[in-house]
Amino acid sequence: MYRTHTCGELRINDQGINVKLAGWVQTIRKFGSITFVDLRDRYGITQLLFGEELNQQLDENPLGREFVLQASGSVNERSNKNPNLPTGEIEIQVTSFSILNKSVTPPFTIEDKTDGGDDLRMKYRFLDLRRNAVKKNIELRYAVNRAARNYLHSQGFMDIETPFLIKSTPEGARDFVVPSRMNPGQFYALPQSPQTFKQLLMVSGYDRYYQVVKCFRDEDLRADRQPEFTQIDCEMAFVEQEDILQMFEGMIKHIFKEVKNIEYSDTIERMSWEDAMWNYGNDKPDTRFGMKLLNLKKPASVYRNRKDQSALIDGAGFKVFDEAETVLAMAVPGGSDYSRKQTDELTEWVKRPQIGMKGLAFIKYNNDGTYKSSIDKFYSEEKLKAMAQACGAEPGDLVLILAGAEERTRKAISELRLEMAERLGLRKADEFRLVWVLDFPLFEYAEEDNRWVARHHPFTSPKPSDIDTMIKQDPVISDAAAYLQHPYANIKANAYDMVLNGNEIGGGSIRIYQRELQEKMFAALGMDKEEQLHKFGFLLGAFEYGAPPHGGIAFGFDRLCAILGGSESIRDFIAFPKNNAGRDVMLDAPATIDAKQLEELQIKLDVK
RNA sequence: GGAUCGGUAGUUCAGUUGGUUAGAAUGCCGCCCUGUCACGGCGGAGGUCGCGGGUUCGAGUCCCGUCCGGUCCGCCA
Repeated sequence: MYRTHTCGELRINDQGINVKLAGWVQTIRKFGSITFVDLRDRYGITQLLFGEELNQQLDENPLGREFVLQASGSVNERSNKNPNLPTGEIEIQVTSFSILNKSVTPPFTIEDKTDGGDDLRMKYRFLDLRRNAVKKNIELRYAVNRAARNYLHSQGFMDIETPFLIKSTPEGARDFVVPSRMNPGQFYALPQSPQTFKQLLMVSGYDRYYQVVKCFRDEDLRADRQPEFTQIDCEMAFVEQEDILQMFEGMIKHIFKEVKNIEYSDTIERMSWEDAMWNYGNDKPDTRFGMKLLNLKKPASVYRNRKDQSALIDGAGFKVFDEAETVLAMAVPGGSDYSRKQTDELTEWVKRPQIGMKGLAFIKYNNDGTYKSSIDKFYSEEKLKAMAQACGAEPGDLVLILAGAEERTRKAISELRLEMAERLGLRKADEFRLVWVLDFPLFEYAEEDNRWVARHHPFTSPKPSDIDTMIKQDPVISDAAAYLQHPYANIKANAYDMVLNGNEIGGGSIRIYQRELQEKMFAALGMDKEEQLHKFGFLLGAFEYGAPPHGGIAFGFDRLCAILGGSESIRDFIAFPKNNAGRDVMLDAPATIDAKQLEELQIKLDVK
């Protein structure tokens, strides 16, 4: 037997018993003729005390950091206790020990605050994972996994595995492909999601399915994006949107309770996509704080029916605003005392290429009730006041205004809103605000191809009231500029996203389950009959054999864990992540393969 | 595909307008220390300044290229 206890469990009550522990040497503190060793395992740290009688044995078998050590002895009360350790009241008076394995000196310290940089930690990830800070994240991930599974199991969902080697049907992201040796010249694709399989399972009658499953997308990475990532993938039959929203509202609340011990008692806020875009400039609004947007210009786009505040700026002769497609404003709490230097710095911030605005206008609503603005040449104090008030500004606030092309400006002010909130400390990692975003447009117009693309995916059902429009309308757009006038631009999807603190953590839809509508959808996306049958013949066929109404949702598991753990980067929550070039720096993968392997696959390389 | 920041001791970093022998902390090694837990004290070893080219009397420092890493834009139904 290697051990009788773990390094995290012995307490003062265990005083006097004989124990055997095994673990890694965290630190050695030699103190004349006695030696203290902190022994670490997954469960904690226990101090070992080597007395004078073991000195000779220690000289012959010197210890080092990260040696694997087994030690036997009795549990003693410490004379100097350490209140920072759960085991800090006791120590093991070692009577015998054995070095189970040696270690070379690790390249960085195995401590909460390591001296290692990211690159090095990834290269020696197996050491990094020993650190408490990383271990806590991996444990949190397991807790989220467990909570989700327990909830779904309690609701009658079945975990059913679906294949990883499937057919390439790139509709959105690029597929990872795998060559087939037995079928030379042919390739499998790795799934971007088990989408069609879970729909087929609904046709098969497994009316509540889930899977915690790896998905693969061959696109460029970010701090919150990996080429292989994990989804909590769910699908239900005989449901409408409301059933799904309630079921998964229940799941996320269960996860909060189990993992964070947070009772999220409010009903999750619901917001239309249009409201999200209009008020936050973004389809995944961070609702932990206000700073809603004010639209100062009559919108020409899909928001054209919204009530704007154009009267406040029209006809004032300020060219920048008069000629802009969109003018958007927001009130930053407590910003009226911003200095010239600070407003200049904000202006530079929005002019960076990533934001790409030409400038920034502002109105200071001072505490004494006066207004000071970069545009007061053009607007009376009355109008500035009206603008500030329409933004909901209080005395002491700073109103920021951006003007320019619709899409870019909306995106820019949305980024600026998050940036200001960050600076004001309003994006607290321990505060959680959920929101359902509903009623997405079904289609988006892709200018480069002059065609419609599915905003969610091509299996998403339109709102029942829009089905007729969709079936009857010809999807062809004559003139690229006129797409907004096309009826498809107004069709809403039966789709929903769950947003947590400004991050999309889950998304799904009620699916199409009739062949005719699905064919129309494919056609709308520019797929002819032949291509439809080649790519999705199996699904269209299945719809003819009694497909039930169904819908589902998939949660981004890695991202959910990161947010619950209070981190921006999902890499900390994945045991063996890849870097931003898609490389595994520990394995040094991807790598070339043998000539023999290529020959078997009948593949000739033509690498530029 | 693009932008941007970084690469100097095992590690994390500093290194001034280009100028003598490239520093600190930590880690590592040795000696001392019976109550430490960020132990302490003394001493020591440790560098192709990512790589290649260029400018210069002289390059860690300036220029060009390249590789590696971080972040972002495009992309991610």
